Amino acid sequence: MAESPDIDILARSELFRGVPVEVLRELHAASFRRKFPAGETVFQQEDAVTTFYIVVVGRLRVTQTTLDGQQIIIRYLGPGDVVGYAALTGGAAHPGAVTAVDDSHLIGMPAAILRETMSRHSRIAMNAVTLMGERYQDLQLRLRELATEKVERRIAHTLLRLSQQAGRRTARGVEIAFPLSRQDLAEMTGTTLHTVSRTLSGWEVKGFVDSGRRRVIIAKPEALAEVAEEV
Amino acid sequence: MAESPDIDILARSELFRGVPVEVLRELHAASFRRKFPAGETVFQQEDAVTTFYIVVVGRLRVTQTTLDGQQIIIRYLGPGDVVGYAALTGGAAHPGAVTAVDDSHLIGMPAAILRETMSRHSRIAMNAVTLMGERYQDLQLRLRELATEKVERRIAHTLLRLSQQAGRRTARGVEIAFPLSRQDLAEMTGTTLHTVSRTLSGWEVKGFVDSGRRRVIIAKPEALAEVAEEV
DNA sequence: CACGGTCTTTGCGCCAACGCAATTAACCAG
DNA sequence: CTGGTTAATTGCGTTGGCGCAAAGACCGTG
Repeated sequence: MAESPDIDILARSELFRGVPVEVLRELHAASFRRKFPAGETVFQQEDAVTTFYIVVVGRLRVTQTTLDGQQIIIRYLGPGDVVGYAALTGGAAHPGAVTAVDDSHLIGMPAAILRETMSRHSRIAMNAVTLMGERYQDLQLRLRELATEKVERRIAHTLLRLSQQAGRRTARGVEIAFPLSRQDLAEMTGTTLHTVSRTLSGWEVKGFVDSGRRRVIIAKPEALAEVAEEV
Repeated sequence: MAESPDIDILARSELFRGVPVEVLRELHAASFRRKFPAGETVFQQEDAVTTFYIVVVGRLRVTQTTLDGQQIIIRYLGPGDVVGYAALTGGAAHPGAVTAVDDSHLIGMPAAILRETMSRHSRIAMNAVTLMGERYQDLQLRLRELATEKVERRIAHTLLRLSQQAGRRTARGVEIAFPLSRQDLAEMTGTTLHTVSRTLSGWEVKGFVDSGRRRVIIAKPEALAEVAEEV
């Protein structure tokens, strides 16, 4: 109880849920804190996997870039999330880049120590399997959306999903609580910033959303849900 | 060595690699064999997770279907692959359906026993994490392709990938060793069977491929690779 | 070997979304 | 307050790929 606050944070993360305190203490002893101001990069695509992080506060973006510079956003990470899942799977290089989009605090530790601890305490490994399963399902869903839905619906789905994981109630509706540009939305939905801009403008007129520079407020979630689900 | 052949098969699968023989024997005791003729379904989407399988021989297709009947193919499974990863992650329902596309033999066992054994032997859990990580990366790649590439390149990439995992050298080129219709390719690449048909016809003329009813032979893999990579 | 079902091919018209370009708006630093 | 930078909007022409439809090829079966 009167434990270091970092141990509490670890204990509440999905990866370390249900893990005995003494094991957490052990991990904590090897860990450190690190701040990443908005815009700073945690690691680049193809970087060697040396360190593993858990988000304490803030928001980060995972991207993947092609040889010819095209970029897509794989997902956003928030408090409690694992940063650099390759450290879990034993991968040698990071398959994507991670950048802070808001000032963030992370708890870090050497990847080797995590792997070693995980192999001695199957509860961590079991949690890791569950966690990877959830992320896998997320991607399945997005793949299906991308393959079968038109742009407008994809944007609606994406906004609703973001509002689930980072929504903040305000007087004008649910606000996505981190900077989110048209370009970002385009990279999440497989379209261009132009099309996103046009779509949001359309919704703005209808009063569904209230958006500005790197900011989106969903005024009528129900209306957006209807766009997302209509046949 | 003079072990049951099924134990050998388990030992060679990615999930059970490096697991002590006595553990495999234990699992084997709870397992059974089952045949699925081509076309038969192993489980449906949303089915409760009760049984877990490893492919011995054959080929199966994992699909996901939307409410309005749109379908996409998530992946194909072959010898050594895990069928029903939800049994690993502890999921309650299968997120996709699995159907045999060729006559297949599977080794099955109760999901609960697998989970229990996995939690006692972290090597299995570690393997499961690695395995899920690989599948996750596959999806990341496909998501990126779908989001950034034109149809022709996506089809080329898909065929090349299929030839990696199920290619068979023949006099006329590398043949995809299981029935694969235009519709199937469309569901893998997020397009329509019409567009796939037109694309293959085009390649046929150029001599890149040699395709027929539910059959594709890649005559010039290098040419296809060029289509896939050209800027 | 003829029949019905399942795939595949191909023509044609159409439109959602892209790509380009130019303008306007918002933010920041000094 | 000003100048510079980054983000957003919007108009316009183009087009890749969809959707529909009809015909042809292939296959298993009785």
